[in-house]
Amino acid sequence: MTKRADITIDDVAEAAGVSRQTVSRVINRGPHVKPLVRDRVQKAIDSLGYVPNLSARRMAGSRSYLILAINDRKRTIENWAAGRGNDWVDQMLFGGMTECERQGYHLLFELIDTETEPALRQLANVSGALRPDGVILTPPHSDNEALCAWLTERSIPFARIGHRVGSHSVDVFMDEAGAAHEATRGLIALGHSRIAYIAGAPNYGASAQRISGYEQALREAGATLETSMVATGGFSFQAAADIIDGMLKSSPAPSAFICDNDEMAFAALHVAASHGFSAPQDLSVISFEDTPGVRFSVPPLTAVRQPTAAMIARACERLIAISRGEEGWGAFQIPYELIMRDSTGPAP
Amino acid sequence: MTKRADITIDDVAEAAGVSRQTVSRVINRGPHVKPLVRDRVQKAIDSLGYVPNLSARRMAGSRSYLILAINDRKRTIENWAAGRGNDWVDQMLFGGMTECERQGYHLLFELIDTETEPALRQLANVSGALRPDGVILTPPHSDNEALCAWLTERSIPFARIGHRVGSHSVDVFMDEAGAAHEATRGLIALGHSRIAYIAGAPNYGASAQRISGYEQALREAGATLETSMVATGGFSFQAAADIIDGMLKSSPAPSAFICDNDEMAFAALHVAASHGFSAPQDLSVISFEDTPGVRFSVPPLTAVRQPTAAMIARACERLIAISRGEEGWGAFQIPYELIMRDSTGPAP
DNA sequence: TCCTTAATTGTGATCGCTCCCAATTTGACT
DNA sequence: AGTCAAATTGGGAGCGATCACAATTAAGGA
Repeated sequence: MTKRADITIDDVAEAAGVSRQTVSRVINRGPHVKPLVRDRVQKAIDSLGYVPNLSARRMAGSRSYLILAINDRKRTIENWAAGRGNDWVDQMLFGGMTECERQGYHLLFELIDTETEPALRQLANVSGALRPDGVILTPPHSDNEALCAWLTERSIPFARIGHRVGSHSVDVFMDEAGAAHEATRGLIALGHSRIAYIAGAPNYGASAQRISGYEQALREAGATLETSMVATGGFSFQAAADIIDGMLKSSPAPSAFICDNDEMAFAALHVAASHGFSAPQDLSVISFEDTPGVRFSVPPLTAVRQPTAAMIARACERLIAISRGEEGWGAFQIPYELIMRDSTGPAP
Repeated sequence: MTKRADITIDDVAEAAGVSRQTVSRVINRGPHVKPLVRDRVQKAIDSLGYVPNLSARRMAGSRSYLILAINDRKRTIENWAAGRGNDWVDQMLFGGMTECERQGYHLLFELIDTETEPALRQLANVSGALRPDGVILTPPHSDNEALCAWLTERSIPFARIGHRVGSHSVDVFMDEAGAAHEATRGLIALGHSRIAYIAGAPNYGASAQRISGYEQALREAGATLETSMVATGGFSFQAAADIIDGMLKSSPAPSAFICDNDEMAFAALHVAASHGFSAPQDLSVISFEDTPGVRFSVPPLTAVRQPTAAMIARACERLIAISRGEEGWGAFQIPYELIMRDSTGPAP
């Protein structure tokens, strides 16, 4: 095993015949370096294969070149443990990593608890250890004012995904109400009049927005809002199945279901089949998640595709800009996509 | 915004009335600290909310408390872009993060190219910047000797997932041949005699092992091996569909398919349906992936569940042990699971 | 041509921690 | 009690970069 000393900035400086500081300027694209010198230094960097040590940069400077993405531990672990997977995490990684890499940053992913007290402690720990240049909060943490206050107090830039009220933060969200409105309107246009909405959890912020869009579309169509058509299925197959079963037994039964996630949409298809109904002939189903599996369900699900990757990418981009001292705060709406597949059709 | 100086080890030392070094010993669970002093220091740490700065630790010491997991860029990005997702990534994160967190480490996830030359450059960059205490190589990189040599040369401990030859590395794998053998034997027991194997890619190491297990099971049953029953479907729905279509048109057609991934297994179900066959009555299908979607296909797929999370967790655990100076090298076989669902049944 | 100002380069000091080694205390055993 | 070794503490150097500022060089104008 060859012993090889690591190459430092001083090695490069010596090789290029300049001072350490000049090399640093070249690395950081700083001004005040003659083009001739810059080239010479760059050549030395390349030939020596020099890579700046992030830890040292963080120690000396104010940046860590790290973005920290935070997810809810309970929900994430449950999904993993249940074999349900976390497509959301996968999407986050896609968007976040791609953007970070583009900018010479690195994305770190961590889980913290839902309850404020342990969450705060865990955030303090990971943020204290890593000193990220920015933190991305996803639901439900993006709505946690205590966490946001903690970050604000310490001047750590943060982004809130799925939140659109923020003052001194980066808010990145999609138009949940608009998507639900469009989905509902589409079903109405297909002749559906009894459209049920199966929400995830009562405290799930996006649900409220979606339901308002759903109700608005119904109102615009002159339909009456029936509370019996809106229920909460806990994001789970079984709970949703029970509810949907009840709805299909009522009369008149709904002819269309909008579900907050794929699993509940699958439940709708499944329960409908047990009643002898099949989509899209006898009923229509739209999901609000669009995980990879929906392409292979029977029939493939029509779904609102959440722009998770794009939202995280945007969040990273803004946070990195802020860490560079540029302007970055603001609210950013990312377009969603309603993907028509075969689970929706004309009302029977 | 309150200006708050960060709490350093010296603050703790002062508060506890000891030297910096003693605090360091307490943090690192070093020996040679009186229990009484240890308690006093620990109390100071807790009350001040002190968290050691990872960058500083890395600068001064030899550890970075970072484990780097590396994935193939091309395949990963393609999956993401195609909306196919990367359940594998999700699983890696699950296993890796859980274990790292348990040990006070952090997991970093990065993508590098397939070809050796750029891969080497990218590995040098990320490893130079982050100085991880260990690197996890996943297929196909786990079979790349150039990468392994590079890491060995620099004394960076690494783990190879799905590889079982390694000398100075941590090898973590599952019994691919055994799993294929068990799956095949199961089909034979159900009366199937014409069993096709749809492999992923020609250079996909696991395929070769699985096929050998598959062939062994056939041989043990006294069946003849037909080369026409083994084909490569490129992991893709369409390519696999074409191949399977051809097989089903031949006579006698296979009555069972073992596929290297879920997507190709879905293709089998789909194509079979177009021929008027449906599983499990007319044919059986087994997949070698088990992503979350298989639970909702019709019928739900019987599949070999890859212990991805467990493999990554084990790799992290071993690498962390090594970074602590303990013994860690070796080969570790992680048990797989053959999950019976409804896509397999008696031969027609 | 000389002087002022701007553009370029270089020089410690410093970030927070662990390393190595010396100083001190404690304990065990003559 | 006295000695020697072991256990416990502390002190200073240094990791590899950036920062603030000083020193140098080049450019522009009278």
